[in-house]
Amino acid sequence: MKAFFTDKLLSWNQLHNTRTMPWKGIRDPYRIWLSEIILQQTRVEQGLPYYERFITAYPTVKDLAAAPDEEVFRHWQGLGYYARCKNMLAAARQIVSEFNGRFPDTFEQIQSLKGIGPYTAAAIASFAFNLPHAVLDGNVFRILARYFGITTPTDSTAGKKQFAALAQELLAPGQSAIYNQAIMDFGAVMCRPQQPACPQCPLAAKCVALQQQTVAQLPVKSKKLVIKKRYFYYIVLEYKGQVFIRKRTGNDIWQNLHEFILMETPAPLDAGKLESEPAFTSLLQQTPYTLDGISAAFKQQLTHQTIYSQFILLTAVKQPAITDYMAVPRARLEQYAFPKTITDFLQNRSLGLF
DNA sequence: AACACGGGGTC
DNA sequence: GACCCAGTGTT
Repeated sequence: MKAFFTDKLLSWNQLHNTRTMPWKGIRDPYRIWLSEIILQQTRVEQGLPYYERFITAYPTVKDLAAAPDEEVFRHWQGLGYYARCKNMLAAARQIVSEFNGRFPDTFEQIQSLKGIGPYTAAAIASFAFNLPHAVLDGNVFRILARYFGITTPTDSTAGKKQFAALAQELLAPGQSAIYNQAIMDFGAVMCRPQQPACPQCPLAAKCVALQQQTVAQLPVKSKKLVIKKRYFYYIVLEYKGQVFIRKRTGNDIWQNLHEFILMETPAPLDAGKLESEPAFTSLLQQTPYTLDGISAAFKQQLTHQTIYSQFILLTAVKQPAITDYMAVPRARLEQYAFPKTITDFLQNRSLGLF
């Protein structure tokens, strides 16, 4: 599984990666360092002009170390996270004073510089010196969380440790620079936060999240209340004046309340295409029906979840073979408890809205 | 372990 | 409006 991952990633990089950036492939630790500081929590497109400006103004680390603070901050203006600028300047002067103007070439020494943490140290160590340190940035967290189906929060201590160890295991021996560059490019181009290119992904065959349909839910971050979105499609199936419902049980919301035939999907569905969904057809197998209508979308906000519901009105042509649900006369529905979403729906329907 | 730190792009 | 971006330093 791990060899597959690394092999596919490297071959994708070789065959399909067309991403170019001024600092890519170079060995000059000063330029690599500068690019990495600028790119912390910053998009490449946003940082690019700043990188060009800094390289032009300060071609070497000695130039930067000798520059007046105000001038350097002026160059940084508009980029944000200004502590980066302050630390960068301090590091430049550290390099001059402690390392005689020569960029340090061990991981520990690199990380001892101000503004350089584990990520930036690994990036410089690998790109400039091909040292075997795997980078762990937002891209790597996302790719590994999805590919291995890891739900450990990436912003927890345990998560950082777990992902760091895994990233290190996956690092291609002797190819640290190329591998680290490849995995970050892959995250930016293929395994994007939104709308990842799963159909074209060379890792798709073994991607746990893709198989489990949890790609959009990964990676998990613990900070802030994560409000999960869920998409319910309720099939209001009627036959001879009776409606199929069941009582909700189990470890989930709305325990002991009733509901119609539920089809939950991991993502919103085009209700018009519902009849071609495998889950829908398998649910209604051998139940001839007529489609009477589809309701508008209902939204309900719970503490930790947002529930989006839509109701599909069907009339069975013959006795349906639906298990786990009971047939209740429409007039008796008022004897059962339903979640607000469903009572809203029933209210609307009684008003003739559907 | 939790929080502050910026501006911009995307959906 | 929420999320995220080639994270790090401070409390």
